Amino acid sequence: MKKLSNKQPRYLQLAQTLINEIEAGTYAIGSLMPTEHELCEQFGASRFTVREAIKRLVSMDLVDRQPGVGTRVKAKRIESVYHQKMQSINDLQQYTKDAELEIIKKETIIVEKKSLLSILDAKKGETWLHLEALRYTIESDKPIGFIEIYIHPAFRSISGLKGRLNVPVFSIIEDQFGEYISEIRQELSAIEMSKSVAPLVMSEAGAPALKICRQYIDLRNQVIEAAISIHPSKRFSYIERFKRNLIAR
Amino acid sequence: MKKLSNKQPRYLQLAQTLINEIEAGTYAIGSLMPTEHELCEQFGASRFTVREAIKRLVSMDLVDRQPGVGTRVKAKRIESVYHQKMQSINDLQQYTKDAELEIIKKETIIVEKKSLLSILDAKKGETWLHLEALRYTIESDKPIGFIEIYIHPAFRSISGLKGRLNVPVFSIIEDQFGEYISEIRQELSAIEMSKSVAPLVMSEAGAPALKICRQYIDLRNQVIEAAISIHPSKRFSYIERFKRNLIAR
DNA sequence: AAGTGGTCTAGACCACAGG
DNA sequence: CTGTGGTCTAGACCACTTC
Repeated sequence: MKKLSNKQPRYLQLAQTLINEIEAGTYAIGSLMPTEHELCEQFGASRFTVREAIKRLVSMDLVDRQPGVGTRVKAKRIESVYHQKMQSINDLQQYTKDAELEIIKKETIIVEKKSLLSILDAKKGETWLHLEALRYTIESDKPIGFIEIYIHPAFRSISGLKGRLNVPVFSIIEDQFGEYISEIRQELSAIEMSKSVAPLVMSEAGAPALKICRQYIDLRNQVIEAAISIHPSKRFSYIERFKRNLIAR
Repeated sequence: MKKLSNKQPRYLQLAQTLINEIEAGTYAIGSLMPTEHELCEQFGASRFTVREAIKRLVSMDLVDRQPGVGTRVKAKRIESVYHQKMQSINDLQQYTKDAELEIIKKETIIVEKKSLLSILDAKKGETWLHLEALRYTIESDKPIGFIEIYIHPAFRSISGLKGRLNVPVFSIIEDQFGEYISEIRQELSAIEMSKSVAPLVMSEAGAPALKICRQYIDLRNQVIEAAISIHPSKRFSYIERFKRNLIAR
């Protein structure tokens, strides 16, 4: 019973069989697959083997499982799942180890502007902490970016935000308040350097710049920090890698 | 023996214990952790439970496992692992379903320019297929981007690249040649719209634009396709979400 | 009450790394 | 050769959903 086939473990063969069946439409989308017990019987395998196989389907987003209910087919085809992994949070702000954030302004503001309200997911009149900062690296004398940071009212008493920092602001929030960031959203776009920002980063108004707008979101799905950074075109680029999720392992 | 604590399953408690110990330096980086058998004894748990716990450490990149050797500590602190998942490949080129690629030029070229050689990871003199295309969406009458695509000599006989496409070029390569993309690298930066590209996308030279340079890499680590796209500033932005890898489940 | 998936036990055999 | 992690079995109890 062990070596029906070459080298692949039993649960991978079984996973592939189930994938094929789902693709072939044996189990309709939205319907329940056979239960673990049934699969054990059908394939003459133990529950361990069957569960290892189904785990693969789950990680490929082909099925959903629910205790007391069963295994429901979500999708028919294997959607290619690439993923990007960051070795550390600093990868996000790629100017890594040798980069520093210099705070140049710190104040509380009452948010009113519509565009800001939507970024912060806030209601008119909330009082957020607002920082302005410049990002420096060791190599370059000019700053590589100008950054505006907004911090949720609940954390506006945060301390330690002054002078030069070499840790991300949101990790300071995590440390001081025991908050936990569960998600980051970001949007990258090209803009013209504005008149007000240009002199701060020693660039010229109208020159192209990369704008990155980030939202830091906690477990309760609240924006607890947002950052808008503006990078002169030749001083900064954003690099990332995606690896495809292979079925084996 | 079952309910020593509240609700968390035993393997998660055990995982947390091991994480704490690694952080505290109980097991030095590079050294071997106790074997599964030892951990079973230490914690009075079965191998299943111990293995489930260690799986968590592996997925957090804290340890490496090697059959016949053991479990080796890789890192001391929990490097925050965020990851971005794409439901489909089309997420990468976010102009999803309703976007089309119009091929406007197709030719073979001999690569010579240094900048191109490094993007393609090619040697001087190789003959690649070169495409020029425009990206359209339904909503906008103007194109949202101009794209140059380079395809590795091995696949330059590819067919079907003409007119308007609504599938990514690299998936056509995968289909026709049985190749498999395992990794995608991309770099985003802001540039000035050049004189040659501006009229193609109905924009103006000197205006800010988002440049995305992508490399599609196969299992043997070869670049099999590269694409450079240029998007006028207000017509396109690049959005992504990262979720933190939580320990529980 | 019956059945589901989630957790857990106590065994087993295997391929492989190391002395 | 011994010991490791990888795979696999045949059981078990639980919380939960569904009827």
